[in-house]
Amino acid sequence: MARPRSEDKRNALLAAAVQVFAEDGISAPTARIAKVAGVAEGTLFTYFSTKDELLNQLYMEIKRELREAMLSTYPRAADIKQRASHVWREYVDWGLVNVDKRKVVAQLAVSDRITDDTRAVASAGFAEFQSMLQESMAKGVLREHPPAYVGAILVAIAEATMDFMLKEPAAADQYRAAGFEAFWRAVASA
Amino acid sequence: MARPRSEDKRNALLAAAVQVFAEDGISAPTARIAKVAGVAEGTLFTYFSTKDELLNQLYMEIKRELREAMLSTYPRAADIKQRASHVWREYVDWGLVNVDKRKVVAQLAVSDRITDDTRAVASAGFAEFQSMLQESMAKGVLREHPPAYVGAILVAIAEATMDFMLKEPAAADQYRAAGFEAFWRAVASA
Amino acid sequence: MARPRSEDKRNALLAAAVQVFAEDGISAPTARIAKVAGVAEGTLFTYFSTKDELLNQLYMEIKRELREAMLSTYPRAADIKQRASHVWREYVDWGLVNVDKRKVVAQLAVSDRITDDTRAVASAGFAEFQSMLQESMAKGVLREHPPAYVGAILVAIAEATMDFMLKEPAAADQYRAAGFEAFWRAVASA
Amino acid sequence: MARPRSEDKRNALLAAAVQVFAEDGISAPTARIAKVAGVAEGTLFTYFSTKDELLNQLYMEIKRELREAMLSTYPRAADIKQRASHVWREYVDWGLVNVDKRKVVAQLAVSDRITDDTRAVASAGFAEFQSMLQESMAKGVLREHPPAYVGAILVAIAEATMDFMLKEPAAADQYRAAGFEAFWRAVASA
DNA sequence: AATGAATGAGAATTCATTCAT
DNA sequence: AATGAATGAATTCTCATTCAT
Repeated sequence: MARPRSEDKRNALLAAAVQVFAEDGISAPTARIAKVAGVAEGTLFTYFSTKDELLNQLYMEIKRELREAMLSTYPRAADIKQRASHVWREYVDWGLVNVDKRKVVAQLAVSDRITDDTRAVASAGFAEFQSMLQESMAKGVLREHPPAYVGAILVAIAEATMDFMLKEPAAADQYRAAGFEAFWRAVASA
Repeated sequence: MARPRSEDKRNALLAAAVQVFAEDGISAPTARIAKVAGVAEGTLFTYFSTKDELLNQLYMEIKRELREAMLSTYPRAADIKQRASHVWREYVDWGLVNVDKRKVVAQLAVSDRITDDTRAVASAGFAEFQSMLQESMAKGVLREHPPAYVGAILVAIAEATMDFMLKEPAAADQYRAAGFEAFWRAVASA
Repeated sequence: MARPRSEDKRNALLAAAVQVFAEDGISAPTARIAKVAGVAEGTLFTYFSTKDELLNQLYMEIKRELREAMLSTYPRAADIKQRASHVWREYVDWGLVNVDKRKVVAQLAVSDRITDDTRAVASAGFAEFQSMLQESMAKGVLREHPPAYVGAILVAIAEATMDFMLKEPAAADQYRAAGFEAFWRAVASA
Repeated sequence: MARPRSEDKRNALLAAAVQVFAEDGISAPTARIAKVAGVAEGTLFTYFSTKDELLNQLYMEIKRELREAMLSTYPRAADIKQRASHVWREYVDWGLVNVDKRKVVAQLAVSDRITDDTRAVASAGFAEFQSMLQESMAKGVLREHPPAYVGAILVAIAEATMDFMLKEPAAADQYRAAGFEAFWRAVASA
């Protein structure tokens, strides 16, 4: 395992990977990524020992960034619906701004090149949100189901919602609001 | 006349593609598919001119089959919630039985090798279900949103639900029921 | 060796071969030829056992046709320069009319798929012209050289001449005349 | 800096291409060329992006070499016939020594894989010789024709002559001398 | 550590030829 | 005999990874 000297170069490679994978799918050649990052083909391999390593790191990195975004302004003291609404909004807005990253994660998520370990690490970061959601479900239909399931439903509805927001930007605000209402009724209603 | 092109062989190739792609991802080599289908490497190309063509045909075929499954016992006369429930159940159960096909569609859906045309044809088959769903939304939070959005939410929640049903088979029935309730509250509640 | 039933089909295949090879070179697939000829892919092989066989037959056929053209109106009784001039003109004009055949022969001639046997048979047909040429050389610089050499020079100059006639059609007549004069001086002058 | 691209390797590949193409025609596989050149199959493609590129480069290279040979000892000050004779001799002798290259150029010249650009570049190198030839024609039958035509006739007669020199090596000297005389009478006689 | 040339195992086609109909 | 699907060896080119500089 190499001890990369420059954090900048690593970031440049990850950013280039996002761009290239978004354009051409995760089967795009590493050489293209290196070129976009402005480094030599071989250099990529001192930062990521294999392409699969790059794929896995990239997956974790993007998930981490998403969590960061959701966390940055998280109103820990607010009431439950407000907190849920905050998470919803941060998630959806992050997805709209980071179209490429979202596209790439979608491909990585269904790829068998992402290991179970990576998936575990990536989802661990969202535990806090899930336990929050659990609270909200106390009286809902899903009260007996694991928090991860509610989290999955939030993500599922949010992803569907983003697709429509992107397709009809003029109605984006309505979609965002209606999507959250739908989610909230789904999981929290008495 | 020479040997006629065989529908059986075409089906064998599609079935082999499902198996191989489920195992190794859609980047698996065509040679493997031909071998599993029991035909020569070149034969695949008399049925599908390119690998992309195979991918697109496969996508449409699986979607068609799913629709077939949802349609076969569709209770046109039943009340709305029953019809929605029927669709839900057929969809979810099809996904549980056809694990490989579901896995492959998931990859195809995010791949840019599937053309817009193919996507259009594939989703056209579900128009009927969507208009049915629209009825159910008449009084819900989504009443002003397009039926396709409600369809997307159904699919989204169903997919999340299937994942948990497969992870915890013992609780499968509860998940299926709770998932539908969640969906119904999300879209139909007053 | 097959006993083809229809001479027509054989000719159609040879004509199609000329067209296809002229367009795409002699590496063009046999399937294309069959299609242009209006027969099935496999049928080609009842008329020509292999592609090489087709190539060789085609070479001989075209050479035969060229000889035919040169022979049809050959003025056996005329004086030597007139006979040589006749040969020249027939050759050059045949080449201008049969652009495709000329192009194909050019490729076949340098291909190692044409056997020595085929070459021998093809050139045998031109013996008469060569012995005629020999007469014309009696007093020329080439008087001690084999008639085949003079024949080769005629062909060489004629081919160069045709290229320019095709490039500058307006000057075609001058080229044809000047070319022959050049040839005649080359071989026949005292 | 990494290993620099090696001119030696490029030359080895071109030399190997000559050998392999002379043996088996220009349809010989690139893998054979790489092997003969002593490099990996993929390496060929770092020097020539496609097989067609190799073909075109090879064509230009051989033509350049031929011109070089004709130029190296070109007696600019000598009288016209001597200069023409020099060109003739250099050309013919180059062809006799470089049998393989001559064979390969013959195939390349009639192949449609050689682009018009390549042909233009390759023939540009011979402009000087052609303008020299033009002088020699001042009083000949071809005086009104373009110098390229005279050049083409020289080449045509020379090629025919080489064939006979190779077939009858014992008479090579006579052929070379007679061939030039024939050419000279063809184009320069009053 | 950085570079990019070198490597060689694939991968998707292609195509002459065979053979069931 | 005619048809065209079936065959599978062969071909060009790609690309992750290694390694000389």
